[in-house]
Amino acid sequence: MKEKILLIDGHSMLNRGFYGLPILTNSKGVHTNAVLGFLNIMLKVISEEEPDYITVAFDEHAPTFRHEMYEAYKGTRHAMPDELREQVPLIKDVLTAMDIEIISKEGLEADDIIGTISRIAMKDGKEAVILSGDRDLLQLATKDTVKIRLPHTSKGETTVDILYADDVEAKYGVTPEGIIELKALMGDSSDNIPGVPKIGEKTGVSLVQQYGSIENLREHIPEISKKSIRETLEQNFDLAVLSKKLATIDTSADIDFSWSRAQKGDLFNASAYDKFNELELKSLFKYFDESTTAAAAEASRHDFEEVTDLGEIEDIFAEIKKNDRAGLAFDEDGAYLAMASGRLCHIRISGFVSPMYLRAHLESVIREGQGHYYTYDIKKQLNACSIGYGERLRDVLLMDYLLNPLIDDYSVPEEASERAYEALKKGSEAYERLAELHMDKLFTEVEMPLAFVLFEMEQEGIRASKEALLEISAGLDKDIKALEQEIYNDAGEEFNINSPKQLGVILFEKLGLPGGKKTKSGYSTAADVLEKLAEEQPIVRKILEYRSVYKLKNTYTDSLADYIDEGGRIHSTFNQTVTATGRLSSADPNLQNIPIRTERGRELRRVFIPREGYSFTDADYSQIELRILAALSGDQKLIDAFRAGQDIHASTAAHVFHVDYEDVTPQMRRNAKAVNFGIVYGISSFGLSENLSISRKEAKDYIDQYFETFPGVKSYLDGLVASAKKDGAAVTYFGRRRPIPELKESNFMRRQFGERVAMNMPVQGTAADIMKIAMVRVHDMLKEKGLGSKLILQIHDELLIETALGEEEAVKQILLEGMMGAAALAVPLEVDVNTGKDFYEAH
DNA sequence: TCAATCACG
DNA sequence: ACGTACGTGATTGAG
Repeated sequence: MKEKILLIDGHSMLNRGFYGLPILTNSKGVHTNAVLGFLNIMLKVISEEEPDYITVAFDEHAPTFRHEMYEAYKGTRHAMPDELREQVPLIKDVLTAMDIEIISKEGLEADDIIGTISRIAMKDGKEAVILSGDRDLLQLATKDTVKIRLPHTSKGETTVDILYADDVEAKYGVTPEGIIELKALMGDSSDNIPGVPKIGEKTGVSLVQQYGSIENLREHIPEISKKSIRETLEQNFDLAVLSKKLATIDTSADIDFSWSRAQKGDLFNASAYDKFNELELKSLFKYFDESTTAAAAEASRHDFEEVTDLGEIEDIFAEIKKNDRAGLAFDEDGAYLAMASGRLCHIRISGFVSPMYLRAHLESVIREGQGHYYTYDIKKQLNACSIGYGERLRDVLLMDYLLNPLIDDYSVPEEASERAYEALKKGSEAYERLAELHMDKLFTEVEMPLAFVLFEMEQEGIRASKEALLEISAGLDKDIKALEQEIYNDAGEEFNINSPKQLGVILFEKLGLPGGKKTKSGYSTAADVLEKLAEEQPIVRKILEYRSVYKLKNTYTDSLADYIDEGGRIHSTFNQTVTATGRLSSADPNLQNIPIRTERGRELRRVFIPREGYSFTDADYSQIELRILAALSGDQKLIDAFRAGQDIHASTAAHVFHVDYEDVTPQMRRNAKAVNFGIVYGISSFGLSENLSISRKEAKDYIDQYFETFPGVKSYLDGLVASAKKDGAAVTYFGRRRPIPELKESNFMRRQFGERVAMNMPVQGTAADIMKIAMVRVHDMLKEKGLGSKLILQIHDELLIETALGEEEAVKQILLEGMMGAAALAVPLEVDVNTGKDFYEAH
């Protein structure tokens, strides 16, 4: 069998990876989507082709001869997005680590390098496989020694087509040589080849089929029957000649190629592993065999000295307090200390070194130590050893989150020893960066103490009645079964109502309802679509009812019952590093989305009850986001409306629709409310029109009216977009940042999204900041006053406290003071407080 | 694992 | 011409 070389068009594949995958950054904020896309396709082709040699060709950054000709002609130059540009050196590093030959040469394009090597391969009796996303390369295909592999995505799946000369002809209607002629005529915008105006693929192919080369075509122009084609060829033939020069790949370029350097080596070696690890390309680890990964893990493990002597332990704690920084970690077995001095110690829990002993010493370190003590995900470690908050403590996970809240997985080391080591290693640099971005205060005064508050809330949990839940569940189950039968009856057959696909077929095909078509994979059966059909069709109303009851049972009653522990309580997790805006999130179970909007759902709140001897006190901010909008924009009319204590939606309606406040109708108020939401979400006339089921024009009129009424809001929002574009990030009043890479993208829709985010994040994020500040204040006040009442839930603008009987008034005052006093803005923060014997009553 | 749906702010 | 409201998490069906 002949030997085989794989030739890869570097920039083309990087480009493909970049636009094929969503923007992806690792925990350091480095973009890696193009690198990952490149590697995925390359590895797929390598496993299919099993080449003996591999070479990747890159264009040089300096303008090449062929492009110069065209750019001189057109006076333009294609800009590469920064997110892609920064990945060019990365992929080169990765390829080098994988021992893959890279060739580039000034004045040459990757095409020319590939073309030349493919011909060297033919001469030396070897096969060549060319991998590129660029159809230009098709001209290099031969009958059986040079084939082109062209990646191709359809229906979300990437396949890599195989094209020999015959396949090119079958697929494109012209031979590989004809591809050059075709490009000369039709051009290629992605490759900056102009072509002849008015000649597209169809005309081009038929001309090439009929006349072969453009030189031959030139002789026969007068024979062409179609007048417009004849004329454009006559007038623009110089373009065809230029285009042909641009499209022709040089197959005898002067390059430095050697078979021995191109030889494929061990792609998945230790240095490749290190490189993947550095870039956090974890999905590629599967290619490495265990010995490589084990060796890498071993190399990064550090020797922590086991300390057992009590006197020595005391010395170590004295020493760490004098260190200017150290990493701390602890688990059920004990504590790991990584000191800046280089000393690594493990103190195991045993005998006199009890959990209590350890806790006291660790607390003393983070409160009285002279340095700064870095941890990695402190909240999780508190489960093993519940130390209290200390001011000298800095958590690296929380810092990483503030530095880039968009990351999905912050790759916290698994092992405690590694956590201590990594925390020390990364901690001070992360803090410096935080200070540069003016988030040190937000971090130290809000996020750090909040982690301890959240831990306590999680520990505390909320009491729920299993009996009540099961009783509700049984009732719901009865309804589900009944609705199910009625629906089958109406439909004339049994089907899975929960399958949008099957439901779509029943409603829009079998019953022939007017289907608004939506979604990628067929009809939309979303509630807003069905709602419009429900008037006429009883089955639709029943389906909506079925869905809501089904959801209530499966998502709420049944699953919540499973979360109740032996103590009768549910312990949710409050995530502090998940949202892009700075909000918390709640999971396992999510207690931030317990039903309230429908009465039947709301009833479910009765199962959440305080423990014996306690009641619930609930407090929520009134219109906090709109107040923030008023305060930050400085719009006088909006500020005045709040200061006057008016119903803000009604007041907005009065201004926008030019009626007296007293004359605002419910319909007007509803519309104004939707406009207010729209403003906070980053207004678009389309979004508003969808929401209100009105025309785009009407929606636009509302928005125009709004901005005319509140010009301060308009200029504030414009300013937010402008500054986000300048800084690449949106920022809250308290300095929290959200990078918005979408603002720099070329895709219009994504950029538009970026602008909406730029308008929304500072408002939603400032509200989140204020609530976090309030939580720390409320928590501390409860503690200071020595009360037995405990904060147990946060639902974005709402706090729930389990209040000891007799402490109701004190708790109410603490909530009011803690929440209203969390920030002093140009608009007062208003808080509503309620008490009740269950969650339903309290809110 | 992803898309669709729907619960909340 | 593009094809949209901001932020979450859980469940389900289907590949």
